[in-house]
Amino acid sequence: MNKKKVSLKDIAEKAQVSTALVSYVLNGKEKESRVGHEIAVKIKQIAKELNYQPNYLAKSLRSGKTQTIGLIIADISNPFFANIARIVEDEAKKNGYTVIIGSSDETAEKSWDLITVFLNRQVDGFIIVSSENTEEQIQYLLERNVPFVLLDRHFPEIPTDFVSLNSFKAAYDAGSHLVRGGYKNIGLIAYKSQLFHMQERIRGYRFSLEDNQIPFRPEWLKEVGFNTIEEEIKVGIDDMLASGFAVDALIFATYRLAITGLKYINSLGLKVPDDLAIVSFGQAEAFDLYYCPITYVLQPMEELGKTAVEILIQKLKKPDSNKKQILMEAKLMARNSSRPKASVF
Amino acid sequence: MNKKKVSLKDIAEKAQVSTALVSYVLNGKEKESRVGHEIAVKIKQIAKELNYQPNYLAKSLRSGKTQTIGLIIADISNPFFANIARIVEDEAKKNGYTVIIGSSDETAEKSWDLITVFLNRQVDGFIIVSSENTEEQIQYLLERNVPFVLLDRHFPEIPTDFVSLNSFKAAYDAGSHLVRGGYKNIGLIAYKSQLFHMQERIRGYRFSLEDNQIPFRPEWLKEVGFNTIEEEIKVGIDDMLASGFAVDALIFATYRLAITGLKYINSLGLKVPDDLAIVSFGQAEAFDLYYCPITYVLQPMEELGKTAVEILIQKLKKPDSNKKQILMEAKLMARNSSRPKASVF
DNA sequence: GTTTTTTGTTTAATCGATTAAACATACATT
DNA sequence: AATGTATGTTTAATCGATTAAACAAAAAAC
Repeated sequence: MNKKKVSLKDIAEKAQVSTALVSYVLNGKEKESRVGHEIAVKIKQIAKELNYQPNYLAKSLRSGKTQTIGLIIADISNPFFANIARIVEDEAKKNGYTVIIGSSDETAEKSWDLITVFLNRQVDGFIIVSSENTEEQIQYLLERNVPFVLLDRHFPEIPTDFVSLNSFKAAYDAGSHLVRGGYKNIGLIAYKSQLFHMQERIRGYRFSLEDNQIPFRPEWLKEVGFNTIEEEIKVGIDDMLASGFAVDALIFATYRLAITGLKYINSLGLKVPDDLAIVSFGQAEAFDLYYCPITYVLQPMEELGKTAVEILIQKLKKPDSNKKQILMEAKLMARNSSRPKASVF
Repeated sequence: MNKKKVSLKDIAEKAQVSTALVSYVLNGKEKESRVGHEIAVKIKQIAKELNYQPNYLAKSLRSGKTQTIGLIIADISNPFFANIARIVEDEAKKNGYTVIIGSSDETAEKSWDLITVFLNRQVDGFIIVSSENTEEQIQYLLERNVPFVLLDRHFPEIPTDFVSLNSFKAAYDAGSHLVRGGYKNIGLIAYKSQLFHMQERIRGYRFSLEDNQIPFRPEWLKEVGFNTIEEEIKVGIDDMLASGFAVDALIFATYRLAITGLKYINSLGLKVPDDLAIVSFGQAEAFDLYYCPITYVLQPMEELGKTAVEILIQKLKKPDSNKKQILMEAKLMARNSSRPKASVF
């Protein structure tokens, strides 16, 4: 990068004034700082001539504000998070902020790394999709008074701002929908995770059975590890099908679980929904394209992302405002993969 | 962010030495700067105690290096770019760099915006997936001597570093594969774009026909606008099928085109591959999950992304090294959607 | 016992901007 | 004429680190 950048000083020299005046003029403070009109015009002209671009590092160092938001998600290559990232990017840009994105791979270590790196880079605040066992990280941010908003997941026992989904309700709706369609043996494949939103999905599912007088059977619930989903899903599905109470419908607690599960279901030659009805969380092109369009829980992504940014920016302006805690409602999009059983009619 | 950050000065005061010593010690320059051993130990200890984290803004302002890479892609919510972004993120992190991502939506304006914003933020270099009509932006970067590498797309007439795909060969292979399978009327749906990689895909497709003595028919080639793909693809496919030489096979030049096209093909009730064989660029879960797995052109994403980062970092170290221009080969992954016509056997 | 060298540490400029405070005129008021 | 008030501009400190150069004291050389 030669052709050295023009600085305030360069303009000042050319205009034969001090850098202070240049700074005032270029920041629109001519009035307050009562800069002479002719000089102001001259400065503006020279700035344009030299195509002056302020150095944000210097600005930030001085002001303590970088106009940068750190976004921590599980994995940018996962469409769900990529979607969110895009929404956050756009909304942040509208407000003059730039976003740095980091993928935690659902691990607490990487999440710590990212928080540290981002803090060193002086981000003004964070939007975080929390991984398991990151409570201490959240506490750390709270203690240090770093502005942040949790997105999609939150810790009910820690008082923070957050925007997430009413997972209980969403799962409850998914289960009830299947029951109404005449399905009796309904399974759930979720992640083995203590994260609240995952536990809520499980709880919602179980409540939907309970409320419909369907006794829950342990073999209907499979919790798979993040790093072993392929194998565990296979075993899990085999198990669910082999059981004395073989499932006739299956709920997937996330998009990735569904994709992996469906591949296996395809390979088994099972027909959806006749052999097995399907409902999944998260939307995706793959669901539309499937031979039998997949019923899914539509999360209000746009709203989730936008609101998170809004709350954060609000917080950056007024650090001591009240905590905003928002649970948004999902909407069940019924498609063919969970159509009512023929026998019902 | 109260609990004010600890700075070099804080450590210096506590250790009763000047900031210079602290800086030397914490940067591992004890030896060169012959700092007293006891003092060094003391400084390190205090730094740890106070959990000192250097301020990168200050560091960067001084050094002129931000250890930040600007990545400009078309859209982070597109799985293809999300994938690349993840690879770039990881590779950059390995080398101590942070990535800022921006989505251009294939427009020259947004691309300019991003370049300007990122330059103001003093990124050390760029990795760019160029949009149409951004040649002047590339020239600008060249003139200003800003290090950058083009990824996935390049301008043959501008001498830059780049890493992209041999699109001609990939498209030629796709076409030849279909011809070998007994398909005679092969269509291509591409973007209406002067971008080289797109033109190369078209050229490769046409050459594959030509080389196999299949006379090309204009109605087999549809070029659709970025912002109107839904409608144009519908019309295009209708047109191709209505033609006197109705297509029996279709190549999609990108992932997004394929997804959109397949939805429409589904809605028409066409059976793949019996009614219409399919080959597409770009891989995706949706292709695996489709009732008839889609044949696709496998791009070496990992290599593309990694190499781009490597070249850029190399360039950052040695700004005047020779331009690296790399064309990688794709691999056709034959699946059921393009299985040889029954009549062939 | 000087002079030189080595060792250890501080000083101060610098990166590029912002901004309170000081300074210098011109103009108005009494 | 003396004082007060606008108006316009500069000075210099500051943000947090880096680093060449200056300095001081101890050790080695002659």
